Amino acid sequence: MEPKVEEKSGKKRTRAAFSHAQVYELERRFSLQRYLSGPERADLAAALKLTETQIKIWFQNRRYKTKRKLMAKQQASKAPETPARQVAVRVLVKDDQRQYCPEEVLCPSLLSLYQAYQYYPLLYRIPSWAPHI
Amino acid sequence: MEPKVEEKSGKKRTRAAFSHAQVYELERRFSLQRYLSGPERADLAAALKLTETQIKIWFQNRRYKTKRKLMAKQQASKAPETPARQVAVRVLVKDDQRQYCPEEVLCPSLLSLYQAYQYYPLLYRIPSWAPHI
DNA sequence: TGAAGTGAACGCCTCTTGA
DNA sequence: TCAAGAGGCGTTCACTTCA
Repeated sequence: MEPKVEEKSGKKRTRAAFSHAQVYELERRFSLQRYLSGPERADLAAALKLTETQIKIWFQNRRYKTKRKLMAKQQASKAPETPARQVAVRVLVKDDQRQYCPEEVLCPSLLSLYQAYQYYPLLYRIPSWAPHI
Repeated sequence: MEPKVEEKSGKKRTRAAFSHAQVYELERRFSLQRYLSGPERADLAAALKLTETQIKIWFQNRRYKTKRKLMAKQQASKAPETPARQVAVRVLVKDDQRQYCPEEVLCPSLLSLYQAYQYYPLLYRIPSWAPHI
């Protein structure tokens, strides 16, 4: 990506529907990897005649979509015995605070941790870890 | 804000130091209000000859800086009983494929994830973790 | 001169919107 | 419907300081 210094005055909002072929390729890539590195993104952008930003946003939206779907599913299956997760998170918070997450001192909730680390997909996996607190 | 559709080829990241006057005004405004509305931001941008994005980012960074300072202070006054440790990425990775991230099955190795994405500092901590597996 | 500090830029996540 | 807007969070890296 580049430094975006210029902002145009055109307050237009254009929704550029992607072509079938573009979406197909995007989906194919997404099925292989949920995240793209810079170079990968650049290549894909060139190949699909889209901007890197568009690629980035597409993957971002795609991840979010997947996640929401997943959450909805969980919600539906409603296992009411889910307490383990908070526990696991606590550990992360505790161990971590002096390094990366002192913020948690202020808001030691699962939600806040999730938000603070939202962009570490690895954390999504915490839930099934718990026993070792 | 505007759609940033154009991406140039210049892969440089430029840091545009703001002038004293600009920073002074930014700080003055910040002391009055930590957040700017859209119109306020637009006005300020025009007045300071900066882009709205620059204003937005400046305020964002300024808020975060304040917050970090606060957290550091809190941290300092805290009993240093917790030897911050690199957290259980291994376990996290290993366990959860079934609950939240079924698609992770397709994205198997830790290494590939690391290579694909250098933005997850948590991965750096893997080595020093070990105790509870 | 190189380690520490600074801060704009960047990417990610979340939620929302409008063509 | 879904790409894009917008704001928050945390990290990166170009650049400056200073011992």
